[in-house]
Amino acid sequence: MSINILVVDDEQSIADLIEVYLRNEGFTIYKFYNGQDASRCVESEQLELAILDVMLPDIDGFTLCQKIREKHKFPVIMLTAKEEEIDKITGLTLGADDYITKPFRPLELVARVKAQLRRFTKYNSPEPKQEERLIAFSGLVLDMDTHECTLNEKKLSLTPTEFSILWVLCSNRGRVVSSEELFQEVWGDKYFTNSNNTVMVHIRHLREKMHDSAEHPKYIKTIWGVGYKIEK
Amino acid sequence: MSINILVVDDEQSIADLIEVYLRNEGFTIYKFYNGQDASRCVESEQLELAILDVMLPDIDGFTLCQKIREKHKFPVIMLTAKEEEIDKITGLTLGADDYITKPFRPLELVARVKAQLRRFTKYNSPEPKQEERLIAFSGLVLDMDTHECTLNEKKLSLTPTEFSILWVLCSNRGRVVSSEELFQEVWGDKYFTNSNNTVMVHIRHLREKMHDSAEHPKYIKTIWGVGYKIEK
DNA sequence: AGCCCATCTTAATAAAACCTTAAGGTTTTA
DNA sequence: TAAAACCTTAAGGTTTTATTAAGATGGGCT
Repeated sequence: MSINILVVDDEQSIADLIEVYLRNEGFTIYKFYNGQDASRCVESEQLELAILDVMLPDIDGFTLCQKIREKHKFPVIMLTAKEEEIDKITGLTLGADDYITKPFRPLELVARVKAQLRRFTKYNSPEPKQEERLIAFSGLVLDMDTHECTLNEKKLSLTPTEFSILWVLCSNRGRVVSSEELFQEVWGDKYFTNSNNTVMVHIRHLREKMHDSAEHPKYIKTIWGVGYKIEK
Repeated sequence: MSINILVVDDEQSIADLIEVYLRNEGFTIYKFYNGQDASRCVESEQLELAILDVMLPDIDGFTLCQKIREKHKFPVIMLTAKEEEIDKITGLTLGADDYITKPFRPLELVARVKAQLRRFTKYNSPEPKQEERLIAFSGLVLDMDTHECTLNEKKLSLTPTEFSILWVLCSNRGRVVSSEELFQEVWGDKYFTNSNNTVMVHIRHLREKMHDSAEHPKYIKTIWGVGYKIEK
């Protein structure tokens, strides 16, 4: 399924901003302007991460954070205005995993969210690798650990090969990847007999599952004579 | 190999303070009390990071920041007084990487500087500079990675051969390239059969896509008896 | 083991996109 | 004015990619 993130901030503009940016990365957002509603959401939904403002009209962020910690292990990121610096230590020791002061760059927030998700999923898998294990951008989410893929919050069931190909394309998003390169990356084979046809067939299947087409590609584009490409 | 940091603040005491602390960490500091001098420094020196005050007597920090972003990727940290908070978002979206309000604790500044440098070098270290993969000059942009070509912000869709020819012409811009040379570079063939006609046809197509003409060439000029040339 | 199922590969064919050729026209040079 | 160099055009050939379906593989299950 998709990756669910809770966002709580009484400043609507900020909550909305966060929502836009994270949704753009393909995450599913549960957004609330107060602690009560958020608290209810924590119990009803299966969450992967929470972003909490410290200052809330009803319940404050710390309390909410503690409440989450009683039952869940997913990462919590706290938001705070600069002036509240004093409380930093308190917040962190109360179980928050990261801490962002306002104002923040949206992209930095996105980066931190991904970092936490990475860290969290890594926690549950014994693989001690440093490389990226989660790719999320423009509605696409690829999770190396669970081998799951989500497109616009809808799960795609991909075969291993399909997943690998999409992974390679996505981790090189914005640049053309040739069939040869794809073949090497996915099959690890240098001596590929003339049958990069295989790659093509898998691309075809991928496009099908993504409701994409070769003529009017929304995701996987063909660059004639060069290779395939996914836009940033 | 020292790490060069630009510091700009019209309040001399602050600039000096920053200098002391950062120098103490082993950084090399380029310190200025106005935007003009700083601007000049950006062009002449190889910088790793910049700390800019928002309020400067001549050029303001945001403008300077933008100017840096046009040509450089190193991190920029903005300094501002509390009262100027309103502009925060503006400043952040204009490309700054971090934001510190005055008054600040020097050690926090040092920490942030290090954080930015870490982030920056981390992003840049895995990909060491290779050969040119992007050519951009006078309205023309050729990107080898995306295989895209843009002319005056309008995308041209070129075939592989056309792209190659234009690439060769552009990477030799300012100098005449003969058909033979073009043929060798693009086709990699030494024994090119009697007619460079093929090259000519491709040039023709290129000119067409560039809305160029042989009679009044804006881009690809014919140097009679020698070859083709693109102006710098 | 033997069968089923999902997946992968191969192969054959179709459809694009692209490249080359050649023929005739135009401009430049001597 | 003729020869040489260049330009234009379009048809036919080639290469690359897409599609499809059938055969191969291999793991899981009875």
